[in-house]
Amino acid sequence: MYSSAANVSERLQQPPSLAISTVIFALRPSESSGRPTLWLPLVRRIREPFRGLWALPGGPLSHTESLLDAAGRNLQETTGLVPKYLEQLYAFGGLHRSPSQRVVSIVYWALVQPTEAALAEESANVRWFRADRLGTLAFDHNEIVEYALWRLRNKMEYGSIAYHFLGPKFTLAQVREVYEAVLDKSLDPANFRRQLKATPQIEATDEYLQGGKHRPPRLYRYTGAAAAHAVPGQPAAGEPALAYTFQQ
Amino acid sequence: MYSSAANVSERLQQPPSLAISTVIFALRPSESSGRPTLWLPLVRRIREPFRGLWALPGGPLSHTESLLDAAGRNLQETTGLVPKYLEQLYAFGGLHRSPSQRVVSIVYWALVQPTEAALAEESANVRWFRADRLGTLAFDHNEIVEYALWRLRNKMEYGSIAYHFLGPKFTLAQVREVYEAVLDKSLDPANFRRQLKATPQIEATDEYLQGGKHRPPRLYRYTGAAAAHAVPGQPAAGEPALAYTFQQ
DNA sequence: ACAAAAGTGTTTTAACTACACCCATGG
DNA sequence: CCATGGGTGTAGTTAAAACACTTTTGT
Repeated sequence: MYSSAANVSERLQQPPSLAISTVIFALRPSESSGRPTLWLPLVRRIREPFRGLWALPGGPLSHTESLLDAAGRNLQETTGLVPKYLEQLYAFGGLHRSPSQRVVSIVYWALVQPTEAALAEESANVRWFRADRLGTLAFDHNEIVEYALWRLRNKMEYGSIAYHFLGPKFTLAQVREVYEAVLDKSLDPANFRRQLKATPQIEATDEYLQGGKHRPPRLYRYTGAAAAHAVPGQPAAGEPALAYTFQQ
Repeated sequence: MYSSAANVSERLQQPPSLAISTVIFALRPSESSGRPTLWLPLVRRIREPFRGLWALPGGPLSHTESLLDAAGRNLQETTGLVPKYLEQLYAFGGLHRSPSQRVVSIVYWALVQPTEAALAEESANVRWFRADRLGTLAFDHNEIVEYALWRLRNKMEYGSIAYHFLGPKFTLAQVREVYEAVLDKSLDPANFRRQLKATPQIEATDEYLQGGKHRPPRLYRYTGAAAAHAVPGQPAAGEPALAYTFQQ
């Protein structure tokens, strides 16, 4: 049934191969200003095509795991990170994304906390880059990151997404810094704090952040859209549970 | 190299197969009230699994076409429709979507005009259904339609999507009817018309719709987010060109 | 002339912006 | 006591909701 010749034509007729990739965002202090900025980890390709170039972490889809599980596992394997937020971004299936074979990539995007991001092992083949200074990446990964950035900013503008960058307790100024870093514009502290205090999911604790140079700010807690590990999160504003959130 | 035994295990180890499906929305007059309501075409399955049940139109992904092209072609083949708007919805890749084999479906959603929708051939195996009265569909297609409805309503609320349901010229009341049908609530005609007149993409023509029972309303034209056939559309509000629009 | 939809005006309400100001803490 | 970020107050602007009203057509 499988002659050698049939084998070759079979390979040409093969359906596109399926891959999973992830765009991982974290806030890290800028080297220059020290203010938080957007970073993401990339892996260096050790094989053709695009050997030596940096690329999004990813890999093939095992036939025993869902798309989300595959993205989470892959991310864990390549960077050691466990994301607090993980959602499907888009399926990229252009004909010439990879020079050798046809590849359809289902791309996820993730948010991780800076404490986790600090733990992420950096090596010769895994390195963090500022999202606005990536250089040329392998495949169509520059466009993918651009789209992920657009989605992130979009969700940020009317959403409850910012808290996934932060730990369980945070000051309102920290939330503002997240917004300022992602949207790349400064916001009025007074008005911003009023907006946050008007959202019921943000609740004040009786703790204050000590150790700063000035008046210690109050710590707050986010009580929405968080669920146990690997359990569908509470959808925000009627959104179906296709995005998943993880406790801490 | 391919013994019969290896062949069997090979099939079990096979990567998930890839399929394309499309949720097609159109407005058609309700049988009872005559007001426009949301409808979508389904195809009856003639094979197992789920033989006899209704399902979203779809099919395999040819290796010579992009995901968008595959969705457009498939839609054309099964319903004869050429959509005015076609955008990727989501990639569904749960483990048990299909009882026999693992299938990853990349689902698109489309909007078509009622004139086109009327042309769509109905047959024993293709029929239009009201979006809110579908019954039980094959696979996870009920959930997919639910998600598509959510996305449609979401995009409608802050978007320039409604016009893709309509022809090149329309009255402001017709736009309002689109909103009312999709969002399933009535809107104040006065305020709605003011909002539309404030959007620069909607431009008045000097024509009026004749033949009505009352004062003839002015016809308007939509001048945004339309491009030549098979050419990336003008992104709305900074959105990347991952959705495609087609002239008329 | 009358019904009904097209189209306009006006008042009220809510939300956001800008910015002045007070508070608490480390140095 | 002063610099600085934390935190509050308040007037001005803008957008939307509610609804009364006028206009224009077919019958």
